Amino acid sequence: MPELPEAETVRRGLAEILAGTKIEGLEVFHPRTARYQNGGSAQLTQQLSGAHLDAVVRRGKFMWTLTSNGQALMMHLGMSGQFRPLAKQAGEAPVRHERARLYLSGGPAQSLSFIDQRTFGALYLSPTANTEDGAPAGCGSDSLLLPAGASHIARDLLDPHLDLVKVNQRIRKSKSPIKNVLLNQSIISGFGNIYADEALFVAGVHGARSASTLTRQQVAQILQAGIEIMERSLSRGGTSFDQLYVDVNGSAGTFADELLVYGRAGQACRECGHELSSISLNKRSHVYCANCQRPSRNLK
DNA sequence: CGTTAGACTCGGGCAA
DNA sequence: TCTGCCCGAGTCTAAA
Repeated sequence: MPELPEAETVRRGLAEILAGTKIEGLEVFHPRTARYQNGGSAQLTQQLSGAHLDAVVRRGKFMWTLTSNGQALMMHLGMSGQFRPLAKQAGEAPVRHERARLYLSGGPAQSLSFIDQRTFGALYLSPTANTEDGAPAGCGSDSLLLPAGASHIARDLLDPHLDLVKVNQRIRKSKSPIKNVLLNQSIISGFGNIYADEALFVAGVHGARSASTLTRQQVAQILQAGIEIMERSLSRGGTSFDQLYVDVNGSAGTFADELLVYGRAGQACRECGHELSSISLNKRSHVYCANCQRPSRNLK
């Protein structure tokens, strides 16, 4: 599922395909893909046609490119979104699950298909404003222009302008389970269910523990683990469990075989051999080792 | 304001 | 073999 490493892998591929190109046309095959767009598919098509595209930028799981009409084209993968340059001609029937298609000039690809089985992904235009901290809005460009559609998204763990000290404090102000806080994209962005579970395991912290009961050092360990795991995953193209996540070339990431807890409930802990447990937190599964991650106190 | 539950979607997996 | 229910992902919206 696309979390930060997967989104960054896609961003790098998209940057080569989109940066510096002109959108000659656009087709939207499924209205849900444009559900966040004012005026829906028709307005998205009308406003994007003829637009020139800048670099592809990412903050957390949110991606966008600045357009020559002064807005940002938001591109979110949701849980199953894929961008593929399939060299389609205008009017050609959509492939299975193809929700939208851009026609491009001035770049290496003549078309770019957005394929999204579950339709949690989205394409829409958003106005922009300079970042409040005066630093670049995200990874991929030096521009300060941050889309309104991503203004509620915190900087992510691979962002050099992230203030780790402030994030640490913010996390410890919450009484919610630490796992839920890690998934809150307005506090720290980029985590999804996979990397949150992995980081908590490495730090030896049970996900149900109230964030406010953790020490500064424990939270720092969780964040540091998140950085290292996401960097390692990124170097392997991310995590693919099924064909729902692939890069722009259709290739799967290979990090799944390095996962320590996610998807391994009932199997042996790779650290101590104890059988891994699973509980539900906020309707999301949390896999952990009851021996390495103590619910009340961290003894590791 | 912080927090939580519900809604959305659909194919794989499993139960009946 | 066929039917049908449940699960799970990320994010937005509504609500207490």
